[in-house]
Amino acid sequence: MTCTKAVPLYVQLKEHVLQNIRSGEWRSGERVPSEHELVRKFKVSRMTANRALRELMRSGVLARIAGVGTFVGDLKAAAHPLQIRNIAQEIRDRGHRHRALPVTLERICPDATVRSRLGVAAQALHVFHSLIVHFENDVALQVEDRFVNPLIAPDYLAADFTALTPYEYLMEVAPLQRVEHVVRAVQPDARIRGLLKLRPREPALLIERVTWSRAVPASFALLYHPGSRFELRGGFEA
Amino acid sequence: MTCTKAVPLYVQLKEHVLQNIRSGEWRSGERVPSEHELVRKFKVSRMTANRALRELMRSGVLARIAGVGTFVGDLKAAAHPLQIRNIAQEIRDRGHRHRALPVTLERICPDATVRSRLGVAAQALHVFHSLIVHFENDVALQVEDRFVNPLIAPDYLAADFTALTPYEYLMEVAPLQRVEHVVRAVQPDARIRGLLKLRPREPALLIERVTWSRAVPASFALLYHPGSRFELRGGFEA
DNA sequence: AAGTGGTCTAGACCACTGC
DNA sequence: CAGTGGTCTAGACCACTTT
Repeated sequence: MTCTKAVPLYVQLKEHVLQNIRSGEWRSGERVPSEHELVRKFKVSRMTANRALRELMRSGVLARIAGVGTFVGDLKAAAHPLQIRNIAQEIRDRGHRHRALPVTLERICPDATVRSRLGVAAQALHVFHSLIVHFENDVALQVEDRFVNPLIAPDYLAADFTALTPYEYLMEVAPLQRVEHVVRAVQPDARIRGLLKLRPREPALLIERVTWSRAVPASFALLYHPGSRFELRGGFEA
Repeated sequence: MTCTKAVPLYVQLKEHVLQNIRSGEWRSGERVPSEHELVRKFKVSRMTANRALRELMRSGVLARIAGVGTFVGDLKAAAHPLQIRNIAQEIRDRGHRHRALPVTLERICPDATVRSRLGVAAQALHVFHSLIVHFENDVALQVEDRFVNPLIAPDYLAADFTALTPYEYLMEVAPLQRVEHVVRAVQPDARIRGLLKLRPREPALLIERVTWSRAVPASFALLYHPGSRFELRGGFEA
């Protein structure tokens, strides 16, 4: 029994295939059920089965050959190349000291950009806004400019962000269901440059991240990192 | 022979939309015809129109809002780090023209950095080196500075990289088994800046990528992208 | 001949937005 | 309310590969 989700059938089919691949049941190069087999087994129309397999092919999970069949692709979809990280945990994992400096914690009227990212309608009067600098051994490593949907975290302004990162706080009050991020190289404005103590021409790595909870955007964050002291790592195994 | 392939209807619809965007007829943010309008105009079924618009949305060309309409998206170049797709395919999926300009193709003695990334011992006398500029509609989008293990691709220097990207070439000669990448924001040197036509203070997004084949590092690539025209997108669902 | 994927149709119901 | 996109069905024809 699912909680009033109404998950589309083709998504359920994709999940079924992914589960069998993740569990190791279907290995790389092996054949997966044909469209007709999925139709019989799950009582769906062929168009629905076709869409599920076609989208998994476009994602690189499956390979299809007309007249032959559908096969598990070379790269197992196990790893996320850009992982969701908690900056504080990241720093502590390196054996270093993390410190958070809250600069701003307020309720604001969102501009058009924030509204569109959070998917809040124009009648939404306010969202929460926090700006926090994260230090690794007293060297600034991240400026976290975050906007939070008050429907998801109504008590956000009362939290103590010297003890808990916004990420940790949000993970407690709302289950994380979906993440989208965009990574760019930018020259930030003077304020961010000052907080990060950037050298004159030093660029910043900007991660824009939207997290979703219960099918609703919960938070929109702009994460600025000094180009000379920060990198994102990722990888895949076949 | 010029393949007299029957172009699928949904591909024709995608081309029609892309043509109108390319020509400037439909600008960023403007509304495009609804599915029903396409059905009437082109005498196709709604599923066919739906597929065309849906795939263009997945490529980032269009943005759709249920109950409102379909709109031309931001034309910023985006890559999906989840799939290791090559730059040429990314560009073609956006309906744009890809062109590769090989600048350098040579055999070199690797320096310490390249040796360590490729895991070749000091006695390795040489590796292959290529430097290629990739253009999207004649605008430079990537400088690909690549070092290749000659044990994996002994005929690398003989390939025609105006017709095939190094990625595509390597995928043919060696099965991809593992990928590692590091993403950074940098101020590249004058040579790279010139090739990418970067503005004075514009930073670059650098992806360092090592690919492995048969438990051996096959290739080490430095991929430079203009900060103002390129972004990495990613995400996952729980 | 049987099975596969690639494409396409002509309907349908739903939730949502704007008027 | 009419319009939009999101999903789904139960058929269909085709080109192709394998047996």
